[in-house]
Amino acid sequence: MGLTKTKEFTKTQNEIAAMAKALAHPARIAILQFLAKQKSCVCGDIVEELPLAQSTVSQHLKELKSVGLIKGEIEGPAVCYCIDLKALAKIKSIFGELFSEVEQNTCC
Amino acid sequence: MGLTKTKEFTKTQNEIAAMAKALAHPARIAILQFLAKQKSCVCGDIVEELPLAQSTVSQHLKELKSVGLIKGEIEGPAVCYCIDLKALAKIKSIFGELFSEVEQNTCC
DNA sequence: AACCTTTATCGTATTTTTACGATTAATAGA
DNA sequence: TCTATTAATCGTAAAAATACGATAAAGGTT
Repeated sequence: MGLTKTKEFTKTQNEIAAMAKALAHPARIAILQFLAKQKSCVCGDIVEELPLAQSTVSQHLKELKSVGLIKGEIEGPAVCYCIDLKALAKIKSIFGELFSEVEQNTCC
Repeated sequence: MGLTKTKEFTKTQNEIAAMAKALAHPARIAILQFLAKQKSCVCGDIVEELPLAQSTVSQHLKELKSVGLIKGEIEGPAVCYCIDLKALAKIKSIFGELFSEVEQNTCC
């Protein structure tokens, strides 16, 4: 993101931005959509689905995990990634709040 | 964003990611919130409100404009920036669709 | 134990983002 | 016209994001 003056903004503003950042790459959108529609959620299957190297997919998974959107469970040698529905609900409400706030547009 | 393999993903995935990227900085969230609650929407007032240099704010405004979230109208020597409610509605529906899609989580 | 499979991490190159000061452009007013 | 105000753009430095190959780690299997 380059240098960002995080401390100069409110907690909420930073939180919304962090959530948005997690969604700010097509590969991560693709991962979420794949996890939603697929019964399998093994990391290897995600790697096969995406046009990216294994290490790159792993990085994207890490970012989604960092905001809590997905969680990984170790299953033998593999890892099963799942969407965290609680985190999803939180994101939904955070964005919903922002959108309805912005909708009360009084200027112009 | 670094190098991104845009062409390898669907149009929708890229579109969602682009919208999210526009929201992926606290300064841009602050701008939207300011425009929502303030009667004034003159660029200079936004610059005063934010802890950033004028040129930096101008860059953030440009990014918000690039996804259509705001539009600028020249008023004499100043520019009045306003939220585009139509674009906002589109973003709302795009994110809403994604969230409800992801909510149908079948795995795990 | 030796080996294979699977995933995370490391190192690194490239590109993009963020930020600022300086300059330019455009409009209003004296 | 000259000047002041306002905002966009340019140039640039620093930091973060993206991507990949190589390596490490962790768990099964033979």
